[in-house]
Order: sequence, then structure tokens, then C-alpha cells
Amino acid sequence: MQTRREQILAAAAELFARHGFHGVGIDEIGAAVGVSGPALYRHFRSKDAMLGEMLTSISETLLAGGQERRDAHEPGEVLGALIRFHVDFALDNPALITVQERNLGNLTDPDRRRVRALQRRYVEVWVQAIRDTTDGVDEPTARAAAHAVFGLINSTPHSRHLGRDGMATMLREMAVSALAGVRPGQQGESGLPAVS
Amino acid sequence: MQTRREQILAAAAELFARHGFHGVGIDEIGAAVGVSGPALYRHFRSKDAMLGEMLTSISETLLAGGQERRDAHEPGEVLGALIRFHVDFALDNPALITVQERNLGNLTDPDRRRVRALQRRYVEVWVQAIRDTTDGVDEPTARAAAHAVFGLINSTPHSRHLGRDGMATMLREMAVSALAGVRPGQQGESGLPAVS
DNA sequence: CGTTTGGGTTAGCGGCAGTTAACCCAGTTG
DNA sequence: CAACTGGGTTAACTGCCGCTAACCCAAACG
Repeated sequence: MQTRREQILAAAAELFARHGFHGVGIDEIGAAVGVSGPALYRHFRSKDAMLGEMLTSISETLLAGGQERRDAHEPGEVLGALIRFHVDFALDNPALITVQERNLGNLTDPDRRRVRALQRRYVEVWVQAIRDTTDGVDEPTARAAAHAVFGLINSTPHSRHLGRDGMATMLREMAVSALAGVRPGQQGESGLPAVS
Repeated sequence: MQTRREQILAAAAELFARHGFHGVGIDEIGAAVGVSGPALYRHFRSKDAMLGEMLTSISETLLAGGQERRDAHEPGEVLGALIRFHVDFALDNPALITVQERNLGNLTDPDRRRVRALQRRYVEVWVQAIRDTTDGVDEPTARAAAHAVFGLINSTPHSRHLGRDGMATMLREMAVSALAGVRPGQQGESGLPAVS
């Protein structure tokens, strides 16, 4: 059973994922849990706060899961465990994954800082695992590779053709292969610097 | 040199990518091109129309590029060409990629249908190329794999650590490896059916 | 040289969305 | 059993946002 807050957050996540943060009204969220409109203010200080809590809790869950995998496995096994973990999370929480990807920009400034910090630490776990697995790969490359694999795994919500388990196996194998394709060596420094 | 419409669309794309469609006001878009507010209505019928034209033109560009690659290469070479093409497009138009990923849901109904149709055809080109390369792989799997690779390549805007060319090489290699990791065979039918 | 036209301006309207106010009412609880 | 409290309701305020109106003005053009 879920507490009311969780119930609301789940419904809101679904809606935010589909229509974007600003595309969803307070009344719709209320309607989705059977109460109408301003009743939500008994549970959350504001709409922004809902998104804030949602994204913070996702990031915390990911970070905690990542650290756990890192601490519970031999260095050579960590990356595989991380992949399994992330694939499962993405497949079981497609709405959350979508919201986290799309709506970082709609967070309030302090919330965004918090979430960014958590995400950075999660990525760091991956970076370490990647560098432990394929040695010789520099840190920026490992970070970029991690982001690329997140993109691959998080593509899940956009293609629900295979069953949940078929999808899981395919994503795991693709992720493993993709990371195996990351070459150590040249820093790749040749293009223009970032714009932003 | 760009026509005014293109200039506006480019600015709008940048803003939509950062703050989401509903997070950007008409006035901000105007300000971004040096005119203020309702001047945009000399060039577009509505804000919705701007997004519509933006996404339609992206999808058309992708589809055209995909078909071109398919027609200009031996069957065995098509997939590689598609990868190069898509990687280049994503790296050179990060804002557009972001908007296309995030804001499909904010399109007007007819526009969304149009864009979806174009996207489907683009995906179909990939599916064909994948099945021609790794034979034995069924269509749903190929489609899911295509989406996964899009996710991988489109992760670009979120990680600008390497230079443009370093990023390009890495993404190409990861994409190739990821697709090489797609096994033919079992249909993966074991999970729950899609929710939506 | 008058006039059409493309592109711009500011003022203002109408609607909607987030939030607050005021009120209500079941349970629990001393 | 009175009183508190948690969770709900509807009405109303306020500010923003998309869009239209009305007006302006340079340059092209017959």
C-alpha cells in the first residue's frame, strides 16, 4: 500500500512524463487520484515542491543503488551489476525516468542544484566502474560513455515492443557491447569546445 | 545567411530545449532575435505552429537523409552510413534533437500525426538496415534496438565533455558495438504487455 | 511621387493556472 | 462528549500568457 503522498507523486509523474511539467494542471493531478484541485496543498507546499521531491527521490534511489552495487561486488563485476540495476529501474519506472530526463530544467534553483549533485555522484560511480573495467580510458571519455549508455537504457519508455524481460536482456547486452566498444587512448580533443 | 523564419525557429529551438515548450513565452522568443513580442505573428500563425514546423522539418530532414544513405550504399554498408549520418546530425543540432525528444507531446494533434508518421518511416529505414546486417533478428527486436541506439546517440546534448570530433568517433563506435550486441533468435516474449 | 506591403510597435483583452480563503466534516482522543 | 485534526470542498484572487487591434513607417514600385 502507498501513502497518499506517494500516490499523488506517482500520478503526477505519469502526467509530467506525458505532457511536461507546465503542460499539466494542478486540477488534472488531483483528478488522477480522485480528489479535485487544491486538495493537493494539504500534502505539498506547491507544484514546484512536487517536482522537487520527485526528482530528488529518484536521484537518491539511483545513487544509493549504485553505491550498493559498487560495494557489494568485485571491481571487475561492478559494471555489469550497475547495468542490471539501471536497466531494471528504467524498465520498472518508465515515467520517472522520463521526467528526470526531461524536466530538470523546470526545477527550482536550489532543487536543481541538489538533484544535479546527486546525479553527478551517481555518474561518478559509473565512471569509476568503467575505468576499472577498460583501463587506459580517460575520465572525460568515461563520463561521456556513461551518459551515452544512460541514453541507451533510458530509451525504454519510447519503445515498448518487446516484453519486459526480452527488453531487459536486449538492453543489457547492448549496453555491455557499447561499453566494450569504448576505446582507450586518444583524448578525442579536436572539435570545437562546448557552446554553453 | 538565414531567412527570418529560420532565425526565429533556431532561437525558439534553443529556448524550447532548455525550458520546455510551455516554459517559454512568446516575448522571450522575440527578445532572442531582437524584436519584442507579437512581431512573431508576422511570420507564424501561432506558437503551436512554430513547434509544428520545427518538428516536421526535423523529421523530414532525418527521413530524407536516411533514405539517401539507404539508396547510395550496398546493403552491407547502409547501417554504418546511417550511424554516421545520425551522429553528425545530433552533434550539429543538439537543440533540435532535444526538442524532438521532449516536446512531441506538445504538438497539435494533426501535427503530431504528421511527425509520428515521418518518424516511423525513418525508423523503418533503420529496421531494414539492421535486419540486413544481422540476419535472424525479428522486426520488433530490430525496432527496439533502433530506438535504443537513437537514445545512445541523442544523449549528446547532455554531455559535452569531449570535443565535437572525439564525441563523434566515440558515439559511432559505441553505436556499432551496441548493434553488434543484438542477438538474433528468441523473440523475448516473456514480460507483461505494454501498459499504454 | 503616391501607394502598396512587409515588418515592426504598444496597448489591451480573455482565459487559464497556481494558490489562498473560508468552510465542512469524519474520526480519534483526553 | 467536546475538541482537535487531517483531509476534503468550492469560490475567488492574481498574474501571466497567447493573441488581436490599431497604429506606424521605411523601402520597393508602377
